Amino acid sequence: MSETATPERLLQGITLTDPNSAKGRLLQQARLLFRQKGFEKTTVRDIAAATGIQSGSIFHHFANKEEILRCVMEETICFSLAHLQEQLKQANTTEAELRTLIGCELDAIHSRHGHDFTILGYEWRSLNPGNQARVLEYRGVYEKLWSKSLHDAKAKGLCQQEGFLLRSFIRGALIDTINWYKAEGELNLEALADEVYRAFFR
Amino acid sequence: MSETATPERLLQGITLTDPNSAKGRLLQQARLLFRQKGFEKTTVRDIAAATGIQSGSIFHHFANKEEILRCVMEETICFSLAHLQEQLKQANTTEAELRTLIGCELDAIHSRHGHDFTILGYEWRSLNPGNQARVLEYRGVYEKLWSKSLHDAKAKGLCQQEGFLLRSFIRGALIDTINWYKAEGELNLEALADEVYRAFFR
DNA sequence: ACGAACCAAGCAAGCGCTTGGTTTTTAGAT
DNA sequence: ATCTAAAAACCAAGCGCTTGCTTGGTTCGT
Repeated sequence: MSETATPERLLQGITLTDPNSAKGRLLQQARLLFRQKGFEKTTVRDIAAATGIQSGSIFHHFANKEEILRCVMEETICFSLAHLQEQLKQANTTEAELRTLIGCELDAIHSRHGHDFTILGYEWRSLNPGNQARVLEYRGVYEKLWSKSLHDAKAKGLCQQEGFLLRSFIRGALIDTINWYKAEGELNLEALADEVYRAFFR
Repeated sequence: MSETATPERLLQGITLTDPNSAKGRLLQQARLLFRQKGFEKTTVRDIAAATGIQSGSIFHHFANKEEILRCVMEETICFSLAHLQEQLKQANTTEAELRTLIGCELDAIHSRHGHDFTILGYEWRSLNPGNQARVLEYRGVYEKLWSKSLHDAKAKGLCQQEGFLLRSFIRGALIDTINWYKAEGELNLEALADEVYRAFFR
């Protein structure tokens, strides 16, 4: 992961860490634990036990605990970005693009495809500045897709505000759904995406 | 605090822990540290050093570290709630009420009056269920003020969605400002509140 | 046979919290 | 006002435990 996935390469469709490899399994378990308990409260012993190896063996694959978090974050963005780009191909109006952007972000936040955007927000503080910068690189590519569509939306009169501000509001509204939205209720994720669209556009 | 501030008493104007007392100073320093580094990464030794006492002496005032967090959270809600109720007295239209709700919440999030709403979101996981329930009681009073105004707003046609959903979106948009809004920029907090209002109403 | 993957054991540091004793503050009786 | 004794506040030291991570040696795949 750390060596293979740059923003540029990602755009060419390079895949993530093999989930059958030891490293891939570690990352998967780490991701689940980070979401459940948070990075700080998850110990390397927790991750090792969930994967079925000794805690010390982790450091054959990762230099330190923080690197695990960074890899989880990078995989999360890369996966979500690739998925979003795929979905956007089928959207041929600005309205459809916006709806796709919202829907995909909700999918990512609620880990519909395994990965979980929430970690990106919650555990940011646990990354040192160098690692923050690395992850930000990936986020930049992702955010460009939003700003393009939001620019079009304003030109079309679908919203009043400029892109950055509106994007910030929408991101907050979406991320925070993790704190209240329950999949068991009458509102499914698609309907929620519709409601978000309705709150911010037209 | 733990004994004196119930939601009911709060509504009668009971004040917070004396900031000149040892307990009050501890809570103040704890609050600052929790915001800077997060609850998990803040040690009781950090709090003690910032207050100017020995780490062991903390436990004369609090049963354990988690109780410090609970008190900080309760004080934050109580203070913000009292301030909001004060400001709402001067709002005599639904529009003004909404603008006041938004403005006060932004003040709370960006700790304009010392307290900091963000802790309530970020550190929720560090509270055991019992303490979560206690803090939720306070939050319930606060949220009622929102739901009343949002109900009126829908009746007036200022928004399309029902209260709970819209409140959730707005809360997310507001909370997330902590991750991008910088006071040094050209946009001050009042202007930001105006923009939030514009994004969600009319 | 050679490197990658892993184990068993444990180290050094830091953690929340306890303990036994000392100082400071408070309050009632004179 | 002054004395006195209880209560509150605090300190110095450190216990027991967990943490991230290291080390030296073993197993496994090719």
